[in-house]
Amino acid sequence: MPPHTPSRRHAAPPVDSAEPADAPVDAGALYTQISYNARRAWLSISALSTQRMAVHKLKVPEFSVLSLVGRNPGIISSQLCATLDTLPPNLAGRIISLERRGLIERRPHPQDRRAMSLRLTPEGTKLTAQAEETAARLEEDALAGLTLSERKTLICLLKKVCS
Amino acid sequence: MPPHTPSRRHAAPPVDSAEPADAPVDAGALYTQISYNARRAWLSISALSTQRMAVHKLKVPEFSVLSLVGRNPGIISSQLCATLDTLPPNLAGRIISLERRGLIERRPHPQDRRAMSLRLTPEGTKLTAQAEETAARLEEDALAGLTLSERKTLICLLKKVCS
DNA sequence: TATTGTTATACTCTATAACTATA
DNA sequence: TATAGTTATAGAGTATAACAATA
Repeated sequence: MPPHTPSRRHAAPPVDSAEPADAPVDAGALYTQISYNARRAWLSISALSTQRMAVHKLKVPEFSVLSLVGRNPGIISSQLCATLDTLPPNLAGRIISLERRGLIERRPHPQDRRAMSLRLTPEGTKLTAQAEETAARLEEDALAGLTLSERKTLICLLKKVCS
Repeated sequence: MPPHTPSRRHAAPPVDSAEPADAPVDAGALYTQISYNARRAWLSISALSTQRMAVHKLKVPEFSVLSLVGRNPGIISSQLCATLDTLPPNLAGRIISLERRGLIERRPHPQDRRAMSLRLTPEGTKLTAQAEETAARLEEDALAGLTLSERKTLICLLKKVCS
């Protein structure tokens, strides 16, 4: 393991006294770890997303479903699951809930009678359009500290991590 | 909202038929959104972290606590909470669990009798050292698709998102 | 036999309220 | 009055198993 933090444990000798409450915490290797930083970044973005989507009475995963169904009329659950990294049992409830609210519609799939094809209702289309504008503003605000070039780089690198 | 996806809804006319099951899903703006990509990246890393830390019978948040306590002997819970973005009630159980396993030790804080100062036991020190090696290998594997330069850039940009 | 979708269920993580002891 | 820590509890999010209907 050549790069980062070269095992500098006990750089200062371990004094047997408590930390002063105002001393900065040495997060050590944690600060340079993708796991730690990805979690904190996601928490930060997630909190903002949740807050903004609540204006439309939508949870973040619900918005994701609406956005995907809107762009892919006739899409089926298994495709949503793959795209959203969600398990079928956890998606089922969301779809039913969105259907009950009159935002999406389920029809039998013409080629595969096991599946249900999904599409937005007129009301769902309207709400999704509004929520997508919210999402665009959210994006702008969440990444306010980054230049346009940095934003593109970040998205690109995050995609590489997933693959 | 000047940059990304300039409202290209219905670029193709909405055909009233179901999606063929093998057609690629158009994730639209989702694919360029930090929220979507940060979640997927974090899920990917999180799954790997959980798997690797299980070898030491540790959960990821438990490793974070051990690592911080190891580098900051005498640290108190509120400092851990701030560093780890965790609420006090959710940290309490973890600390008690780690104490029961004989990995950390709680002593009354010399200057503040409300607080408990934390430190690793000899056994905790040994396990933490092993887990930190695991974490370093994990880092290497999770970011295998990125160059060293890209890794540094990614961490740097993630930090900017949080602030 | 494999896949789609559903129900039931459990486990983890996260969030809020209420309490104590101390600063 | 504010803070450190704890308990209890509620709510999301995520996970597995089992099942029916269809491919």
